[in-house]
Amino acid sequence: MLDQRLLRDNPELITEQLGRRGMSLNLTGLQLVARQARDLEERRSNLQAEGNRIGKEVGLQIKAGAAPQSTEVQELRDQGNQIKQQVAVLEEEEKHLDAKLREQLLALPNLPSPDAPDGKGEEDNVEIKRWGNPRQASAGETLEEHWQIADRLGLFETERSVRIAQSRFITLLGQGARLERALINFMLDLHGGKGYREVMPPILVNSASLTGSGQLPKFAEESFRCADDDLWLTPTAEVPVTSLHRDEVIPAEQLPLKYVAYTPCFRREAGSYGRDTRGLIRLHQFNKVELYWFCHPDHSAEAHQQITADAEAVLEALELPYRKIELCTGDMGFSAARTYDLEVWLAGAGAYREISSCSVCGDFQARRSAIRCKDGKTTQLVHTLNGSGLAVGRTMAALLENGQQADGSVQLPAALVPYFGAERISG
RNA sequence: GGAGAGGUGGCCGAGUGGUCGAAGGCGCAGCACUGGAAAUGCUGUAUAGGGGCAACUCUAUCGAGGGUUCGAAUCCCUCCCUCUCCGCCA
Repeated sequence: MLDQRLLRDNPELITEQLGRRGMSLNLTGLQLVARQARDLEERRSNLQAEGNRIGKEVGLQIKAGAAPQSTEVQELRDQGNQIKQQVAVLEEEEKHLDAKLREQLLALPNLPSPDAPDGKGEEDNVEIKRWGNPRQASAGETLEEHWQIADRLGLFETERSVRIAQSRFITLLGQGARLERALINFMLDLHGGKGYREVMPPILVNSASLTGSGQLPKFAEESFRCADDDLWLTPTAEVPVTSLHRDEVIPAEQLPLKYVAYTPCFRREAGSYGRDTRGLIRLHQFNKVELYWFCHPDHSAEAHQQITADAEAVLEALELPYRKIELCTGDMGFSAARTYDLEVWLAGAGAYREISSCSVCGDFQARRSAIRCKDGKTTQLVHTLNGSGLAVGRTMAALLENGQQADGSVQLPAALVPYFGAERISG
């Protein structure tokens, strides 16, 4: 959420910066609402002050010996009642305006960082670097896609998963299930060794949590909801981990707080019909290991470089070629101020696919979630950062495609062997 | 699911209608004392919003929302949450 004061003092900055996201908005209406709300607050609190004064006066007079039923006291009572009525009217108006203001502010995305490159969409993203040697098919060789390999080796079950749930769900089996588990453990250990505290949060989250991290109110149709309760299946660990410290004031010397969370993630993937229908790339339920920082506002820029480097380290440890791109303003997510995406090479598909997204959100989520830090006397909003470290299913897809051998088996990177218990997967 | 207890400041804990944003204690910070420290003493120490250059000041907040009253932490109603016991259960 954006600062209301910014709306009052410098609305041009908001229009200008959200313009970089491709939004054209007219804030004059909202500005008017903000100003009216403030005027109303002033009038109301002045009236209340007067009411408080009268209330005290009644107490004093009675204490001083005035008869409670005397006309003087009764007159004060009448005045008090009058003020009460006026306050009630103003309060109702104010409540209405505040709700309107909040509703509209909650629907506005974060301002992009000055460092984020301008652009309209995916095509304007900026490639920062490439790592590793993408495997290409040599002459006469055909590289399979991961779902073909998995099918051949019996790593997961697609059609029976529809029986259990519906399409876009998958059942991992045998070595496939074991590999998924090995990857989760490997990633958690790797990050845990770098100062991340492991957290296993609830994966049903309430709507306040979704609002706090930015998924609500705008993206309700992207999440699964439990109709009988105020609970949703979390679309990413970012949601529960943000709310881990909701409404808290964190002593500044404890920052940064770095968490690594493994959770299943659930997304409706509305509007992606027909895309990535096979395999592990786009599922309603997938596993993800998420990195999350709460940090001092002065240090979020370095933190962003670090959290991204920590995600890259997983790819490098797994010997998976990738490229790092910076998202342009038109392609960034709702809560992000600046985002790096990591795209892993899929040898069978012959393409880079997103496997991690590392964002700095500034104080956007912290304001929605009321997470502050206290540094001596000053209390201010923290900055939050999140990054996938990594999406587990897509990691498996990359390992299968990049490690496939002529004999049909899959060679695994050395780092994974202690976790998986074998150097290769074969039928 | 059944029965009971309870939600007050960073923490403990008093407060059952009136200058209560809230005693007291702990903790923390500053100062004094000390060669230094401990102990001691004094002072200060919530959050949000509005106004003011500032000192400061106004409003709200004692789980949440509503009600009674000139006035509510205190009385009434509804809801939420926590704890204990019983039942059930991975």
